[in-house]
Amino acid sequence: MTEASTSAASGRKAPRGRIDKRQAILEAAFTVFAREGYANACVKAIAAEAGVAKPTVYNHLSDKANLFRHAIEAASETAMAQNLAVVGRLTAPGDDLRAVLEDVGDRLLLCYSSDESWALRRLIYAEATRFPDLLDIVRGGRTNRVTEALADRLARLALDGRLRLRDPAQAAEQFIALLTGPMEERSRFGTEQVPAEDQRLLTRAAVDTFLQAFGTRAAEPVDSL
Amino acid sequence: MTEASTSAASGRKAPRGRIDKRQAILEAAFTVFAREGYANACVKAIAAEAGVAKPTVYNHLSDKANLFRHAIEAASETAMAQNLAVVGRLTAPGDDLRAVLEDVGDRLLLCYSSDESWALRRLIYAEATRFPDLLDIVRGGRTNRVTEALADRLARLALDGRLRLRDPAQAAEQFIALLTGPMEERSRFGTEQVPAEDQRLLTRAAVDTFLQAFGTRAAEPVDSL
Amino acid sequence: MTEASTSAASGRKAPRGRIDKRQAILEAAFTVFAREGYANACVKAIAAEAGVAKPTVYNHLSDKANLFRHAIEAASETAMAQNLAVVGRLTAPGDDLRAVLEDVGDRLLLCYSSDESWALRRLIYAEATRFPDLLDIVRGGRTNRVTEALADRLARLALDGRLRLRDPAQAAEQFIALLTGPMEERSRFGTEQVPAEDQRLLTRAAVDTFLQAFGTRAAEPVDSL
Amino acid sequence: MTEASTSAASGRKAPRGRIDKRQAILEAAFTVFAREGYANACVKAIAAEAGVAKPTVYNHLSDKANLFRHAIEAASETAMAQNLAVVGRLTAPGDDLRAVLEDVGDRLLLCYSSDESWALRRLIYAEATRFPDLLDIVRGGRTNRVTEALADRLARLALDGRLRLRDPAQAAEQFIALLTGPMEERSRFGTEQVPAEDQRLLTRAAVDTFLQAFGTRAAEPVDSL
DNA sequence: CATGAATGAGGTTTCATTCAT
DNA sequence: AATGAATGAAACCTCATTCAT
Repeated sequence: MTEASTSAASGRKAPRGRIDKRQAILEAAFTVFAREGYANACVKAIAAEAGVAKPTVYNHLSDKANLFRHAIEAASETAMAQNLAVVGRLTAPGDDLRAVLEDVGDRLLLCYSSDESWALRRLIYAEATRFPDLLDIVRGGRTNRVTEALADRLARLALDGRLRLRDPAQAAEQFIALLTGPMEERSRFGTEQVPAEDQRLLTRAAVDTFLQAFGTRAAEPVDSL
Repeated sequence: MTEASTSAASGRKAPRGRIDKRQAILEAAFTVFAREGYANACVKAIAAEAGVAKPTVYNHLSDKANLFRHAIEAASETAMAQNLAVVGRLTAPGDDLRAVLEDVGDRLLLCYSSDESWALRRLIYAEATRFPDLLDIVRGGRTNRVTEALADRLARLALDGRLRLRDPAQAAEQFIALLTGPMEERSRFGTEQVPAEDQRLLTRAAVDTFLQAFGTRAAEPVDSL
Repeated sequence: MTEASTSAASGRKAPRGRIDKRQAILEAAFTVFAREGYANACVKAIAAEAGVAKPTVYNHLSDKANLFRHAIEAASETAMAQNLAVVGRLTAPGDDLRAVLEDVGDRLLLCYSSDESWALRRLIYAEATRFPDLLDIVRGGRTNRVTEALADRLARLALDGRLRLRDPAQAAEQFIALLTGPMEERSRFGTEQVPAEDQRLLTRAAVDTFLQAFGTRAAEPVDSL
Repeated sequence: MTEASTSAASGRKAPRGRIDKRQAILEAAFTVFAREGYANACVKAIAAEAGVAKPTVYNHLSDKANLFRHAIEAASETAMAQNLAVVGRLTAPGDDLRAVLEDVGDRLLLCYSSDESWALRRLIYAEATRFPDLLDIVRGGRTNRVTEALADRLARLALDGRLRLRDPAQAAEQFIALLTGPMEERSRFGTEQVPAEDQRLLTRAAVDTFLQAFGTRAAEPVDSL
């Protein structure tokens, strides 16, 4: 709605201030919502965190609900971009499919277990019934964009004969489930840090299982049992 | 854990009513917390739902926080019992391991996707940072009792040569992850009902993958690829 | 609507407190609304005036709007009762109709120009568009009860041959108009006190005109012209 | 509604635009104040209605209070001019005094019951205590200019022997009271429209009574009683 | 023990008003 | 002269919690 061009072309800085302030408010909002939860967070605290007066918050984002929505949206976009970038790495594996999967798995898990990511999950879970539209925003559409992207890559690997699977979407879902499911318990819902070493092991286990289910050659876990 | 003894000693009428009332309050509390979230729920609404006066709630459970804790605890116990009962069915598979796994999977998924179960998950997620002790209560200890029980069963199956796995706990984690992970998206965080048919398919897919990874004979998916 | 009997019969004073508090709140509300106007008045001030805490006001009368309505209603009832009592005096005039009319006129004007009455008028006027139902409450129904009562009395006087009029309702309206109309200017909308002497003169003038229009014998203004 | 004329008519830019803008603001202010009441009206809405920015309003009229005063003043002048014009018609009645009085009465009632006039009355009533000086502004001085003008005309009619009255000011007051008093109830304080036919009847009744009280010949209501 | 009534604290939101441009 | 943006103050209302009954 605003004009990024104005400030880009001319050197004027008026709109910059506007944009910066809105950005600051959204970031502050996410911080506070993440810390306190939606209902507990108070706009006053958000304003303070953003370094502006309360009415300024209401000027930029009409409602507490709206503020929440936009803060979630902004945070989601960042997270989504990171996830998609990671999935983008799953490509043309020279030779070592397992290594590539582990690389991608590790990085996905890293994204997944960042504080922001957990905060996002907690907020979405908490407010799923009161903000049902947020689900689509966070997932990037009616279907999870990350899963979709992953499914695309898996499909190509299947075409190349590197994987053996009928339903790439399902395989993608399962890969992510194997990867992230166990983290929920380990991190106590993101409440405690999981040592990097443990995360690595979880990834390896997930990739093991995934490859045993969908891999074409049993080149892997040499030492399995 | 509660004072069953009190009523046992004295014979008259009172304590039954006491216990019933406490029970009613806890159930009402869970209902309201599930509907509104912790911060949004107000004690007045809980008292109304339970059909008692507000101070009565405070008489039985000192705090809003305490009320929450106990309501969650009660709901957890019910859910836990159901889950454990289901896992208990995974035993001495006459011959068809796949069938038994699917049966258990279907039932677990059914528990998992009940309204109460989702409400519980949402509340736990939402308040994980503010009520960290609830995690242990819900999980039944520092380690998830359901996963543990499942691991026990898987271990015995491995001993019987029906499964090929090194780490039963990990396999149990992964089985549950394969089963429940995809449900999160499908049900939109428990917000929408997933058709029974789809749930069946998810179970089948999970069991497929699980057996391909950990099964000993390829008795299954005849039509796979 | 409330139980006056409870407190009357038994000596218990519980309900008394309730009633007294509600009454106190309504009176305080009228005082503050009269002083500040509806929009300007703040519930905090009303609570302070009533000597209770703010939530107590909300406990007894749910809304600011509701509070307003009931405060106006209570004040109206008082005023209405006084007016009707005055009109009730206009009866069976032994011989001096003029004297009786002047007596009634003086007393009506006295009611009309009390502080409460003016406050009521100002509030009704001010909020007529936002609280259209208040008009009926204040007037005592779709038609003004005071005018009606007056019309009844005038009709009987007409039947007795003491007045000559076709439409008693119209005559009543006009009597009141002649009486109160000029007061609006004189008192500057109730803002300033009109000397009792002047009020007397206004009444006399109104009765003069009324009797010249509707009187049967010209017993009156001997010195007219 | 906006100022197409500004730049078109006058050649350069300055004074025309200023005046027009001020005028637009005052009109917008009256519109909004009339709709919302003084305390409820917000300057933002007025600015929007006038099509200018909020600070512009403050540039032209320093305060909300000042804005109110000037808006009321402007509206009053219009209304006053209309009223005076109507009273001006009450002159040198060729022969039919009743017809002239009815004509004037009808027209006065028409002015009196216009939306603007009622809005003005409501605002004056509502804010009489907080803006006592407005009373003089609206009335056109310490004494009501319309009543005065009417009194002048009545005095001349009395001199001409067409009316029989001692105190023209009082007669004027009473004429207006008879005319407008009943309208208050009928229109529910200007809240509902009174049919033109009914207004006509009210005028006739007022003139009847007035002439019976102050007329010299009983030429009128042939059918009276 | 259960309850009606009361309250202190705090939350969201709006508004009149002022800078800096 | 006109405006977009910002703010201090304050209003309505709700809630968790406690007395007296």
